[in-house]
Amino acid sequence: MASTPKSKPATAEDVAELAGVSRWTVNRAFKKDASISKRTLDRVMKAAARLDYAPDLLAASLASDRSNLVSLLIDDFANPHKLVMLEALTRVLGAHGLDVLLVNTASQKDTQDALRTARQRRVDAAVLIGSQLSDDLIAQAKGTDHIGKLIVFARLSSEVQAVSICVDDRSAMAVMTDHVLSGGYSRPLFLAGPQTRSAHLLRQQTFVEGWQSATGFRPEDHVVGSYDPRQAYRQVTSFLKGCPEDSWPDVIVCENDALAVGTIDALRHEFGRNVPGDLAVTGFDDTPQAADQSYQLTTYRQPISAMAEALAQVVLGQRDEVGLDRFTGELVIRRSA
Amino acid sequence: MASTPKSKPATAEDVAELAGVSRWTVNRAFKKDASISKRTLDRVMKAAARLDYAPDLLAASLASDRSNLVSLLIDDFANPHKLVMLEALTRVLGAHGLDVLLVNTASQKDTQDALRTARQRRVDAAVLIGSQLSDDLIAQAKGTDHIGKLIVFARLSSEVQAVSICVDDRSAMAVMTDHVLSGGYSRPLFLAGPQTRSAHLLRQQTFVEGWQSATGFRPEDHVVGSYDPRQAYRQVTSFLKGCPEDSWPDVIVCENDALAVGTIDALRHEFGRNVPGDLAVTGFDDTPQAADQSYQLTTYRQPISAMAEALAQVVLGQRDEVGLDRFTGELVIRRSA
DNA sequence: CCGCGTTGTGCACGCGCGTGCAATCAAAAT
DNA sequence: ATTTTGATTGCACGCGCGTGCACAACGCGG
Repeated sequence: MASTPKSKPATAEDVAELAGVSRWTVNRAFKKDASISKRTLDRVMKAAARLDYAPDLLAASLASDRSNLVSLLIDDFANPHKLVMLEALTRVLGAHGLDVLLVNTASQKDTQDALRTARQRRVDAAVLIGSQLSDDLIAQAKGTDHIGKLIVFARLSSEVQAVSICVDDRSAMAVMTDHVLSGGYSRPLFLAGPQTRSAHLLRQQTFVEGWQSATGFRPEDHVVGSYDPRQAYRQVTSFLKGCPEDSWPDVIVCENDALAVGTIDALRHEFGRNVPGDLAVTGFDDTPQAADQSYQLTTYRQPISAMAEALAQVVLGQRDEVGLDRFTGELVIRRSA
Repeated sequence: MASTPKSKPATAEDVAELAGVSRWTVNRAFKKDASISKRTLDRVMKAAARLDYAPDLLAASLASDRSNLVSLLIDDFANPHKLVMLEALTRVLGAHGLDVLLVNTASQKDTQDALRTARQRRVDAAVLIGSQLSDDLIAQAKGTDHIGKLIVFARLSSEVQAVSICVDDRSAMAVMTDHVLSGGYSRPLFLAGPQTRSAHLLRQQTFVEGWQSATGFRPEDHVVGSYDPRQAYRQVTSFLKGCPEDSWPDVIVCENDALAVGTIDALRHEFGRNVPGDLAVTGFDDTPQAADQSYQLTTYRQPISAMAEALAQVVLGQRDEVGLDRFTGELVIRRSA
């Protein structure tokens, strides 16, 4: 109310009049595949510039059934890795002309609400990046709603109805297992995240079975309720307090860096142990923090940008919607293990 | 293409027919202030449920000029505090029925592009949370575009044309200065972030002037190029390497936690110093990490949720768009200073 | 039983642009 | 010079819903 008069934005109609062409020619001038003569295109663009015109994406979406909008559903803001993903996703999708709708599905009563909103906004795709997703939910979502595409990102879903873009947990964890095995440890502990009913258990399963088949011993495991370094800190602390000294692990393989960072902090500050001096720890994701001098975490780097790129292609329909797209990252060996 | 036939979503028209009323009555049933008899409302809702109908927000926005969309422009994903902000903003805005468009303005050629897109999507407001914003840019944006509202969040802008929701840096840093003064330090260093032309210098200025007027000495300062712990680590390292041992600071007051965390790491791992044993360090923001045992950072907590709430109210027009809304947080005293 | 104030309900018109095809025009072919 | 072809341009119709107002239905007291 306090600022300039602010005339209404110009419409294609206005530009058309100024340029002496029809409205449709104006709109066509703004599509890249347009079939327009250079001369009129110039004239239109000049007029558009004068009126500060830009096509209305709402109207365009309404008319065309393509919104160039992707909604991202996240329920886990405690894991710092999410920020890395958000950066990559907004950057890559943005480069492809896709805008991102960010929805916090932790506070939303229900992920269902978020999906409904997504549908109401006619998003081209809904991307699930949460950690609390059950396959039930995904199946239900896919069945109930009329969302263009349902994609599970950075997480495997056994639900065939949804596309899933993620690393190949099995091969990744196999590499990690080999590395840990070659470290000469004898009492591993696998630290897992929230146990949803999904195939996210693959990392755990791969490690446990790999270790068992190599050594004959089945590693122990422990579960942490969320991918939150601070919660990992607390739960690891109380778990280890309940362990007799002589049955302590000598290497803790964590499902991801969030858990690993919390674990290392707990080992240091609650038990005075050194990593890797007393215990080794491994992570997964290669969060920026993992490279810090304080952690120097041996971890597995997911090719987030490439995965985001694949996501963009799926959304744009340039890539087959195979049910599953598995990526291979690389083991990053640092000092922690 | 692989899934269910997926009939087109139902429209208000369909529901109207099924319920035996007019289309307008149906749409009215979905507005909360509607003037509808309980009986028909029930009938409409029942029909809507059967058809799995939900109002189309695109069409609604197009017709009403209100999109209930807010776009967030961020150019700085290295600062972990951004994740905290994103969580709060999506949660609070979502609770008010506002959806969030997240735009990465670092990769976008230009923040201008993002603002244009925002206009094209008819967002109700564009919120700037970047760190590279110059006031020029803000002014230019406000002048050029027809964006509903332009709001600078968690950052002061001297640009009167934009609303700014942030903490009162002056009073906050005054409290911090008092705390540091009472610690008995004698050689403070202020570590500042990117020097945009904006009023973000307030923290630095407040500390420097406060210290000077209390002790007669003017503290030194040093600038870090971005709010990235890792960059802070590097720059602090090279800065201190160039300092003669006897002129080292005994307390480093950082503009925010991102810088403080990097600083502490550098002190420990590059110079083998203890914090707070050898040097004290303070931050600003109270990032989750600040509470970790590894840092125990004395910092200043911004009331992010309250600020997000204020933002929602401004967007919804329930609060005057005063040019400036200053919040007061609280000093969080931990071990680092 | 009538008039009047409340609700409730229906409707014409418009929001700005996309789709598909018909009309037009320029340039190349005969 | 006339035809043919391909590149341009124009247009009717629709996308699904909001606004503002006119009209119908309901309740009340006199």
